[in-house]
Amino acid sequence: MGNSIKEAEKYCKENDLKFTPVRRKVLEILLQKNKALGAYEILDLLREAGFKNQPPVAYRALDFLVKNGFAHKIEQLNSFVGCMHPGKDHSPAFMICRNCDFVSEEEAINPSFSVSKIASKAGFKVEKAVIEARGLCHSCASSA
Amino acid sequence: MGNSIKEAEKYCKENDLKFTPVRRKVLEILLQKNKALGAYEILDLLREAGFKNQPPVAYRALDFLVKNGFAHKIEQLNSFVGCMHPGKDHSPAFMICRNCDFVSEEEAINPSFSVSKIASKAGFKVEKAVIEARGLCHSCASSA
DNA sequence: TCCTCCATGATATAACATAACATCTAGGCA
DNA sequence: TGCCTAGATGTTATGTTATATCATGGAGGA
Ligand SMILES: [Zn+2]
Ligand SMILES: [Zn+2]
Ligand SMILES: [Zn+2]
Ligand SMILES: [Zn+2]
Repeated sequence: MGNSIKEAEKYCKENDLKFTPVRRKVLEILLQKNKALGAYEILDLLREAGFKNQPPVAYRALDFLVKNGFAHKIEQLNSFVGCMHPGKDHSPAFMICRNCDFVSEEEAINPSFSVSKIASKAGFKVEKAVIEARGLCHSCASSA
Repeated sequence: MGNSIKEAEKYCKENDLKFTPVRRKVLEILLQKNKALGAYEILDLLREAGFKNQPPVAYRALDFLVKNGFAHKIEQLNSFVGCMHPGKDHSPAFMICRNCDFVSEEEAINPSFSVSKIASKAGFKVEKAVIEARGLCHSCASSA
């Protein structure tokens, strides 16, 4: 967790990317909350931390984090999570609990073998795959 | 295509659902355009066809169509497509071309295959899976 | 020094979606 | 027939998510 920040810092240094205060803060927020957050929720937390709070502040930082693999967008929720496997070139699959809103990031083993298999039939060249499952997490399923 | 309308009609009759003019028209629009359309684009087309054009008109019809499996929402695009495999209880996977915006719906063979395999490791009970690939369609990949 | 690149500040607005309440209409049933 | 009910539609307003645009600032190279 504190580790992911370190990883991001290292990666940025090695790749000439600027890990600026606001970008760092947004990543810290995402990792610390450990759940999906909307851009405007993040914005509120930035304000509390003394940063400016116009929408572009959050969206720019999020763009940076997503683009460089430090965070992901959850399309079904229009919200964002910190990456749980930073540094790796990976192909995530998300499990979103409809009861407690917890989001877990799993590795879509074999760069989405499922998806490319379907795609190849259609002659489609996949560049990125969004895989998001909705349902019940282990804990909520047990107590149901 | 005209077939999908017939299928919807039949399904609604059998299940006591009202396939009203506006619902039918929205489905016709989606099937005819054969690409992902935003709710407000649909709204414009409804207006042209003489329907009311406040946002709820489109969203209500889309809710109905999605809920009953006649259409799908493409989360990455905040837009909607007519279903290509109506009537079947199916688990779709979408291929979205970043060049020409064409969206094709494929069958995610073996619903439990890809996603639930990942999910089971995490103790997650999948109820619905969103699978959307971005990349290049056959035609755009060829001419690149 | 001064130039360039990119990040940030700031304002405005676009795009997507729903809440809430009124009205209408078809179908069940006294 | 006349009432009642449920669901569909009409209508107004507003909430939520995201981007365009132009101005300003600051680090680093020529
Ligand atoms: Zn990740
Ligand atoms: Zn849960
Ligand atoms: Zn379908
Ligand atoms: Zn294409």
